[in-house]
Amino acid sequence: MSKIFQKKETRRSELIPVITQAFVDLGYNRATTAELARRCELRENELYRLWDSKKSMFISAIQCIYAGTMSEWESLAKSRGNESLAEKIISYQAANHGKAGFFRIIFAGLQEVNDPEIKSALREMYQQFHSTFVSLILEHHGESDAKTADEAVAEAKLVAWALIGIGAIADIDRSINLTSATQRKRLINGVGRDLLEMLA
Amino acid sequence: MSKIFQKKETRRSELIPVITQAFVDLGYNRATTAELARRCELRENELYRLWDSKKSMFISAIQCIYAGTMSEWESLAKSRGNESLAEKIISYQAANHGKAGFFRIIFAGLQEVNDPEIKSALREMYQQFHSTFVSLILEHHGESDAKTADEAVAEAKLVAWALIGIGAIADIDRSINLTSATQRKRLINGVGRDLLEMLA
DNA sequence: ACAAACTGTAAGTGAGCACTTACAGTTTGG
DNA sequence: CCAAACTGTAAGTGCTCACTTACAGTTTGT
Repeated sequence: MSKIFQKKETRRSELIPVITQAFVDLGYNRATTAELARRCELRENELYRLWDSKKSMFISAIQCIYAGTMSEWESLAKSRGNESLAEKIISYQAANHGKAGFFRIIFAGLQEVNDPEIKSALREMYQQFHSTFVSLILEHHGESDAKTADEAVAEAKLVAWALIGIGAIADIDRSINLTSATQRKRLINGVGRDLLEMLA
Repeated sequence: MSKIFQKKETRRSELIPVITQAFVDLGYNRATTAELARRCELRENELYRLWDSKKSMFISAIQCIYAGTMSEWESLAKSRGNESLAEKIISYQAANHGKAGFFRIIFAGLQEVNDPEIKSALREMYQQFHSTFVSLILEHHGESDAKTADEAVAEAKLVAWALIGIGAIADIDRSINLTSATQRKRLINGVGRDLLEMLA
């Protein structure tokens, strides 16, 4: 009994990355259940034996994106180099912009469906992501600073949102080929680093 | 004959704001033709006598958003105050974030439909918007500067994208109630102004 | 070995959607 | 004053989508 259940979980965890990529590529509506099944190389009803609705597949995808990004950052933290982790992440994002599809899935979740469950899943992910970023920014600046801790935190919060905004626009840029890959890289690296230093 | 055609144009221009608002509120798919007709207080086939497809309604909406934003900015330019226009716009956006729905329609156009015509309409709008912003930033800094004109333009372009990114994240923030209106205001006003000064 | 649980394949179902047709009533130009 | 063009109302069409059912073949625990 428990073995069967485990097997189900195993299958789910094998398929989640495929499903996530489909949502990232296509958004919510265009990622039809038929297309998801095709990419997973099985039939629609087999998907429905693992998830009870498309919505729950999407929520799994949101969690997958979050977990994936976090584990990438953790391995960056272990990598050597005398930069702070925040700097490493900015460089990494500049080099791999949009790979994770972080923002595209947000847009999909926000605009295409108007579901309270999905909104709160997104909100939770975004807030965790943001607060991680805030810690990274504070860490980057070290303990000793002219201003009080409270002020520093408040400023870091704004900077964190701004950095997320840069990521968002870089993603938009990429998906409509607005500028070029090099310019996008300069945007993230240049403005991103300036923002990081900007605790005026 | 020409009078009839004019009348049709008049009706279109009366309805476009309504349709635009529907796309801003709901995105592309959730703004069904039935819903558009309902908001316009007429029947679906009457809409189809004015536009030949939902897609062309959407493209009209994109142009409506662009034109509306531009005319708002023009009236800001005429308003008094010793700030630069760029500063006025930032203050204005901070006060009325998301009203125009600039970003939401972008997301809708990008994710929900994958149509070359829509993508190029969006690209065009975005590029015009961006280049207007670049001029504003350069204007804000005045002619005399330590660096060459080319360098200044290159930096201004990055800053313009960054400002657009801030707007995007403020819009996301608002639509999932991530933080608060005051914090959003501080984000745009605070980081926006810092970015404006940031031609390192 | 055998029943219970799982997996694969195929075919549907009902709802919602963009878009159309038919037709009666109204306006308009000559 | 009448024909041509326009407006309003209602009903439909064909398609796609999320989700389901039916059923035959395969594992699995005991």
